[in-house]
Amino acid sequence: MTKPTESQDFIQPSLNGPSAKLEASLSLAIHEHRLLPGTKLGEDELCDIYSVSRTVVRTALQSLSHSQLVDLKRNRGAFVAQPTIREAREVFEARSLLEPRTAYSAAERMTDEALALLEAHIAAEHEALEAGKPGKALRLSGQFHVDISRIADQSTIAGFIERLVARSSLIIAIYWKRQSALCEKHAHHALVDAFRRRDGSDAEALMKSHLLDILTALDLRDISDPPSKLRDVLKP
Amino acid sequence: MTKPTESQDFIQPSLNGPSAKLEASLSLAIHEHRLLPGTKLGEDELCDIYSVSRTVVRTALQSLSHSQLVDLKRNRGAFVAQPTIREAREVFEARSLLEPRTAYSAAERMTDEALALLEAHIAAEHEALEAGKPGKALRLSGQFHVDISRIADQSTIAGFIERLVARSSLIIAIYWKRQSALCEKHAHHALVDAFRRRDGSDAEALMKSHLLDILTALDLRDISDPPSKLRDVLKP
DNA sequence: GTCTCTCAAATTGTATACAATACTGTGCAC
DNA sequence: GTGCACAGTATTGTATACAATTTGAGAGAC
Repeated sequence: MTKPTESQDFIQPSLNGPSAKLEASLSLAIHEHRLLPGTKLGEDELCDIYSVSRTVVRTALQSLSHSQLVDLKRNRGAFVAQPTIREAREVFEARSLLEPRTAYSAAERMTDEALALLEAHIAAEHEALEAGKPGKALRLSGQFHVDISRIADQSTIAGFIERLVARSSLIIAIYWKRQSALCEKHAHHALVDAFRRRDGSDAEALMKSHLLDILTALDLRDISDPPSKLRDVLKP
Repeated sequence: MTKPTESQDFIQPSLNGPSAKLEASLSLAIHEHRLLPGTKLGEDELCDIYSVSRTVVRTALQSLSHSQLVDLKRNRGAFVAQPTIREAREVFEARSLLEPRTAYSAAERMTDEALALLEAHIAAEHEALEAGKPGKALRLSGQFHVDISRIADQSTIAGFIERLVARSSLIIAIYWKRQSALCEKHAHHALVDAFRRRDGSDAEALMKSHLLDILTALDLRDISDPPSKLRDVLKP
């Protein structure tokens, strides 16, 4: 079984080397909402900040583009991605298709070690919150989901979930409407409890409702059409 | 609704430009089994063949690596990917999780136009077979699945399916054990029939059994463990 | 004949230079 | 005052040069 560890890179870097390091650093910043959607990532600026050549920057940006964290616009540059409302809905639909099943599998495959790691994970999340690091807490919150998918030991689906969680981070940055911390904290505890009991059905149901809960915290109302003409609006 | 057309690139190229062209060309060759798993893709050789600089080649190879069609091995080069037996199982498991649901959605969203395109697609597939182009038929066979996912109009999941179909092409190149053409030909007809009737449940069930049929045509037997020691085997 | 070591060539990783495109500010016309 | 055109600069796309790593062949030792 693949052991989830916090030291594991959040998004699998392309390969070792300076570009992988840069990619990991940018990925982390995006996940922690230090880099917000729409932010322009200029090549020369990144070269300056990280003291690497443009070659390295471009490789990292391309890789981030494939992770869908960054949009590359030809001849215009790279920008932290901005998922639309439609995409937000799709992402959570895909998550609700994949993750409950994955939670079920994880419960069936659960070991004491994996359980301890999930628990340590939740503790780290709370710690980050108390230390006034909401960005880190947010990232860890998403990582919890990725860890579950890795425990389920189906790497293809885990890869998809990883991608969906990454995309979710961007969606949350744009559309989150709650004041409180991201994932309702009892939800992760309840999941771990189901895992402790190796109760797949319970885990599946909990994951489903947990995802629904996240979805309801997003403001995905259709933006109403702008008025056709100012005259129409402003006319007495 | 996104209209599936055969002229659409099989794998979404990174962006326009020479690297995107090269990527599409290599992707096509891989899908048509003209480039087989394990094949080394040397940078200079590709530069020669396609008359582009190494920059373009490297960009295309990186993108193909993200599509999981190519493995980049640091300091060693790029190789057409070779999925393991385990990965093969995972890919089809993921497909059986996603595609039946997608077929259901496609049936519900079916239009006469989309239906005509699917029918044209099957015709092109048969045509390729009769013209003695099994590689093209194979590619079109996989593309049929991608087209269905696009009709379902959930682009996030369609993206995943596209990736799974790409990976399947490699798996089939390695593990296919049937003599005949790839997808049993009646299966696609039956699916189109269900779509014509807008019968989601039937489409879902047919897709499920179709995928199971493909899976059974793959030789995914565990390779038996090699003997621990030659002495153990050879001792009289 | 086989194995090991060395060296040169091949290949990949990366930096830098040049080419192409987009952006912004200024000046001019209305 | 506003809008448009142009020029200069910034930025991205791509080619090429240089650096680092790998591979394979040949020679020598056993």
